[in-house]
Amino acid sequence: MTARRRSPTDTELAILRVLWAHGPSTVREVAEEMGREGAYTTVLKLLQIMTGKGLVRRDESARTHVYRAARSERATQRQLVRELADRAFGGSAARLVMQALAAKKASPEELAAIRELLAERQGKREGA
Amino acid sequence: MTARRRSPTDTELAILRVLWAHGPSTVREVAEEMGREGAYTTVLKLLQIMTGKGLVRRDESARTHVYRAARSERATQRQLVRELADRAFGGSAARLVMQALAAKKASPEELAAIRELLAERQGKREGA
DNA sequence: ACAGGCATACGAAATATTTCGTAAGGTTCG
DNA sequence: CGAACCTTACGAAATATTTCGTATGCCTGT
Repeated sequence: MTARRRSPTDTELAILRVLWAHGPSTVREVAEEMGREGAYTTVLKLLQIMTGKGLVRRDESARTHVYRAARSERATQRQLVRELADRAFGGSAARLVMQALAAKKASPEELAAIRELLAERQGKREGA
Repeated sequence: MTARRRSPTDTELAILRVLWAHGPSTVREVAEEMGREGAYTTVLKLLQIMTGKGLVRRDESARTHVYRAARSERATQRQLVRELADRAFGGSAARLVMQALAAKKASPEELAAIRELLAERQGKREGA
């Protein structure tokens, strides 16, 4: 039995966000970007742990190591959504979507984009 | 300064799901429903902690206490969605929605319901 | 009354996550 | 070279979460 894949924790996700936004980065860059320059070794330790968990990859060819996210932002987002759907919406992404639409305002442009996406999906099914 | 409101943990959410589905319940009922009858005192302890956190309310009028969720399923779902949007989607519920639609299949009926909801929302804004 | 069953309370271990201090060693520059 | 500075590594404390054992007492049936 393989260990169940756990999603990144809050702090890990905060680090991944920096790596996704900035591309491969050193410990110092990540710490600065997070506004935690005083906690340098904390960020270092977290990156080491994340390397062990396979959440990030490390380039050790230079003395100052460079880290990058192991999985894409999109793939991670999908995993998080799936997990939330399972944990709190009986596995139904559709119900999650409806709560999401209720929970936060979206701009008309965003709503239009969503409707378009839906039209495509629904069209595919009906047309098949 | 008030402590930041933390969302329920995994286990707490599992208990809340039982309470939402079954209504006010005793420890034994919750434990049975979760298939953890052998872990009776674990469930009890969790419910006690959750009472302390304000996640559940306890009716102590009978010897066997009865617990119920303090917040509605819907309100909790909204909070979880908002949190996920903030943690992983730059605060954008719309982007979360799009990933959700990509992450799990929805039935044509569900898709139709979502489109209807969207039409309402968009209509409201445009019509105002 | 008393035995057995069942309930709550709660301390403490087990586990997971986050933070920090310190050690060890490389690099740069005067 | 040697001082100042930078890096990684890593142990261990601090915190949070989950699990379990045990103490204590109420209630029921005989």
